[in-house]
Amino acid sequence: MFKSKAPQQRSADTRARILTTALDTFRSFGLDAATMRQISKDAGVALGAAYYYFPSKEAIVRAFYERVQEEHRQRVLLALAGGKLDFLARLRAAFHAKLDIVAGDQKFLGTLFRYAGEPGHPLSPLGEGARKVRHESIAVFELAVGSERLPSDIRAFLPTALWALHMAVLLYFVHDTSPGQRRTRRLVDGALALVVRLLALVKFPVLKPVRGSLVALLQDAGLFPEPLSPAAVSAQEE
Amino acid sequence: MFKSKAPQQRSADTRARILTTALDTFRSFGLDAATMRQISKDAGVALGAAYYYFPSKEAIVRAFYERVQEEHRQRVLLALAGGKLDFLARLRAAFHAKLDIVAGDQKFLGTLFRYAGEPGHPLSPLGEGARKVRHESIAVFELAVGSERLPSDIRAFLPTALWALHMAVLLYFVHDTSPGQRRTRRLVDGALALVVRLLALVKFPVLKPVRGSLVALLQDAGLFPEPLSPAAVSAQEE
DNA sequence: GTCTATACTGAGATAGAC
DNA sequence: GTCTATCTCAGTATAGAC
Repeated sequence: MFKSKAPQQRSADTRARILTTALDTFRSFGLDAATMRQISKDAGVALGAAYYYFPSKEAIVRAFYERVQEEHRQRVLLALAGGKLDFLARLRAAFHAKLDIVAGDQKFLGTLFRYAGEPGHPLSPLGEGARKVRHESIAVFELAVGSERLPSDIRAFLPTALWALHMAVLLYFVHDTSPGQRRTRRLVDGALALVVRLLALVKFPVLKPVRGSLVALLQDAGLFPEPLSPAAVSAQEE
Repeated sequence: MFKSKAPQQRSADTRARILTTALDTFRSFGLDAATMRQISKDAGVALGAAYYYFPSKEAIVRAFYERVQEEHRQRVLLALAGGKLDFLARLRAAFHAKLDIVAGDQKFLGTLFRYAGEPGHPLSPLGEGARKVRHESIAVFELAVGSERLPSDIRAFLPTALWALHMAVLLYFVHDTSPGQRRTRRLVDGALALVVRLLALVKFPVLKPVRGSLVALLQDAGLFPEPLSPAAVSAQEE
């Protein structure tokens, strides 16, 4: 005789239910208003159960990050699959895919930036804790750049630069009160068109010295390309 | 007969003591670790007294913003006083003055960004609540630009753009672990030199169309120049 | 292993006595 | 103006039922 459901299945269900409920509540009310008590109540479990599956609220947020990141990768891969898109179209696909994913999460997304200024915090998108997911995100933009013909110095830091731009876009998105966040969409289209034009211009000899200075500046700052390990940065520090 | 000190004086003293203690504690431990209990204890008053002078912890932070802003204005005015500095030197003065002021406040400053993604929050540097102090800050960069000869479209949004750059620099500063945050200083020097070179380049006809696109993009986004009233933005929204 | 019930700690904030 | 006592409510810890 077997039980109607295996124990692990029931457990996984509970976990999933808590996560889904939590994300819904985050989306509706923001991170602070969504208390663990409210989440567990809505999920139909006791407070302790929520903490059994997620050691902290922060762990749920991390699960959200990872879910978004994986979704983004999938969508971009799908969009690029035909191989028929030009450079601009590929970049647009990457940016708009991200916006599609987070479309309903304006309020919640705002809290993504909450920890941006706290390097040590595990949820800081710029900190150590998020290095892995950040690299995965940068890798998606690298996919979008693809085999586009570009000067090697530009190619080296472009994916990270695009990731940074996309972060800025998300910040704008969070503040965008236009219906359906249409302004953010327009901003993306305008900005990416400009990026592509600038990348074309940057090949001309007139701009060579400026380009060199820019690349040197970013490298000196340790910003681009994002180092794979923290040691790479520390080593540069005087 | 008079008391040795007028009551208002004593009150002002207490207020100042609480504020100073609070800022010290914020600086040393960050915003969260600095509890109102700890602050009032260190200031030698009861918890209730702290709340008598500052309706909330947030009010103390706002007082910090205002203090930094006023200090920045003073220092930049002083630096520009002779009228002998060239464009680059003036920009450098403005940026470095800010860094001098916040030199010891890395940890605390990080929390400035905490509310950046929450438009409605009174402490969000990008939100309504900070509009006044933000404009004052932009005005300081306008002082630094001074009467430099620039195309009118560039002139219109340059102060806001410099303010945005300075915010980015502060974000970098918060993450900068190099001794004395020397890397941030180098970044500022490099970035401003580049800005000045680009502003010189931008006059050439080759770049005219790109410049036009950029300005149009920023204006469409409602970002530059920063509107004096929120109505100006809403009106643009479709 | 999964989950409930309940209690604990410490935060910001407030009320009212003095 | 200032203090003490208290409130509310967050995350957290844990004992033990199943």
